[in-house]
Amino acid sequence: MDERKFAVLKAIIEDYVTTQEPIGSKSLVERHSLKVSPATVRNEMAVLEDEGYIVQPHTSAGRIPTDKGYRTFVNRLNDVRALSSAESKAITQVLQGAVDLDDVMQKTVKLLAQLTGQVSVVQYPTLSNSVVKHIDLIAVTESRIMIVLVANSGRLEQATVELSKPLTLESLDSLRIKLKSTITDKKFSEVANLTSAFSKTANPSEIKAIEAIVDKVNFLTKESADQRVMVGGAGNLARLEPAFSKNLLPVLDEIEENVVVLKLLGEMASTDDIFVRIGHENKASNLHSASIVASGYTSGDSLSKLGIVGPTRMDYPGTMAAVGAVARYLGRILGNK
Amino acid sequence: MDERKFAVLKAIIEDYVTTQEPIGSKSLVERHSLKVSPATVRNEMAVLEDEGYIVQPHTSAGRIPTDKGYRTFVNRLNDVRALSSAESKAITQVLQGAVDLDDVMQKTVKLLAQLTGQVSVVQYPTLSNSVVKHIDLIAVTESRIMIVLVANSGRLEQATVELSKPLTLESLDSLRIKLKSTITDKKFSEVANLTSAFSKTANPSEIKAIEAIVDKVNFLTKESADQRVMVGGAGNLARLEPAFSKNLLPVLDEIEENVVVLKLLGEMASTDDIFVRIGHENKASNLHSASIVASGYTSGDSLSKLGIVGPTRMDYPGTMAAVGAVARYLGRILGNK
DNA sequence: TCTAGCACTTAGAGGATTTGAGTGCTAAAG
DNA sequence: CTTTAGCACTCAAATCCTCTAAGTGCTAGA
Repeated sequence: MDERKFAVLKAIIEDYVTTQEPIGSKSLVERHSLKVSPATVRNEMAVLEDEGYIVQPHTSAGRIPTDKGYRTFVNRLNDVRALSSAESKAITQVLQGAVDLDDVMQKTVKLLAQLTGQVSVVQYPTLSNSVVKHIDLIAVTESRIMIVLVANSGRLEQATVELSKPLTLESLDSLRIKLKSTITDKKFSEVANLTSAFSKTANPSEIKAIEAIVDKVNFLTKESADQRVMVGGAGNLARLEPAFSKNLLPVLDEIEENVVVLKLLGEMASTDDIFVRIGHENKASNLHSASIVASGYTSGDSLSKLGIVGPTRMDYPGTMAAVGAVARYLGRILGNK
Repeated sequence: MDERKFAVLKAIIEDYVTTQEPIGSKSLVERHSLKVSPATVRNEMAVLEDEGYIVQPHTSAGRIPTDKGYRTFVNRLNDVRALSSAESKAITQVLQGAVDLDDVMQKTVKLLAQLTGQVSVVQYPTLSNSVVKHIDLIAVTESRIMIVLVANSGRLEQATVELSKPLTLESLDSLRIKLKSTITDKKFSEVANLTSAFSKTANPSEIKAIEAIVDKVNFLTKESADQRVMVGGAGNLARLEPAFSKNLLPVLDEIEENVVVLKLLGEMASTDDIFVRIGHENKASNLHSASIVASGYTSGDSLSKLGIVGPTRMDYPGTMAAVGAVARYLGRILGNK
């Protein structure tokens, strides 16, 4: 695509994103300093339409960008816009103030929602490469054992087990010690193997209880246990066009189920580039009028994802910059400080 | 108010809630088996309007209920409707499946949102009366200490402390042991007092680090630390009338900040009755077109709150039943099983 | 290759008109 | 004294019509 055509496409997209109305040749020339006449622009637009970058909602209306139009626009944005210093200052300040992992996640998700004005999603740091830093068993009541497990990434997992028959404190102690020495500093993925023989050597009356506990520990360290995400800025939905929020509704329901999002994010970003899926590029048909901007972030040695969901008509440069910046800062806060 | 007037009011409310349109005398008589003519109903309506229970958006339109109308309606609902068996079965099933406290909360909030179709809010069990069941210090890295604190209610608090100068493992061990013996089985509210002298006896080079850790422990056990809530069903916002979601928007933003809600819930339910605030009964002017239905739930010996926020035009009987049932089941799951 | 000019299209704004649901009042019936 | 039938009146919203303005494509000249 030649330079001038792209300039026209770009101008159309920029105007459409702000005004949300079809853009005509005349107003385009006025607002942007294209140094040609409306007639020329019209010719270019006709070609762009033929090639599928823009469409007319009806004859006698201006043009609006198609998914393909947005896509080529985004592809040419190789240099991601830098955030304003006020913005990046805000990011650091907010994230610095967080006290624990949950807090960091919550602040991040909110930040992202505010910066972009969209619904934001942040995945908790994955723990597949995590190492057990600490494990403890706590008898909350006689028959109710709480398991606390800390990963080197700072992530903490907990679960409670309800025992049908209580364990003696001694047995619990010995199990704790055994667990501790066996799996501390081991990778999560190895835990299940290491603990498989545990119940064999036990006193028969306690086998069931021990098995229950070990099972839970294995569950906590299983890959699937890290499937947690946090969603924020759902209030932004109300700000968006009703048409869009209606489409997005089922998605949001599912988002709260944590399932869809993980798939979504999983498909995307495997490095820490910024990935964009526009409209029909999304497989889920609910999302055909939505775009996703996502990025990976690293904390320690694990790679997780974060991003936003919004209408295709969004400010891509700005959103991409925000997502990228937040991902970068988050990695810094979590991992390497 | 006499019996027939109330019947009319009730009919108006029920119809208005489902149709969302002003209700006229004729359609009222048709749909409900009031055994009088439209003209009679009209007379009753005129009186009800005089007394402020209903209003006409304009002459020649039907009537809609006022806050006062809803209020008297709700007041007369002394017997809260029972949930259908399918519903109560769903509640138990969903909540049974939860693995830890976070999970219970998440499931609860979602359940409430689905049952009522509104935005739901659940406060974590408060810990003011909680007792420290377990405390641990974990060195995630040399200078980064994670504090893990478990309450008898099953609630777990964590925080990390960044030390400017690392502690030796021995010092950390001794601090851990000291902390453990001092505050285990003590109430959260006493912790700050008990730990105040800790740094005095310490090796001068370590005072700072120890103070930082102790401070954090105190912070975790402070009253304000239990101010956590979980919000769900924000997607339902999109389902509601745009007018309403617009009004609610600022509230939702704040809800995500956890502040407003706590106040809101705090004002309400101090027992486990079901409380309803309708429209202008809410102090916050953002909420003048919203109603809140809330209830307390007990877990162990602490009382916390949960509820929903929606438009004044909502199905009060159904919503109240749902909120009540969820509160009851949640208490059962958390506390007494 | 660009641009000026022009005839053509059409969604949406604005205005007038109609419709219909709903009311209040009066007077008769129960 | 209460209820109801009848009727004139009101007014928001639906319908219809006209007109406008933004936009287009095409042609012919620069």
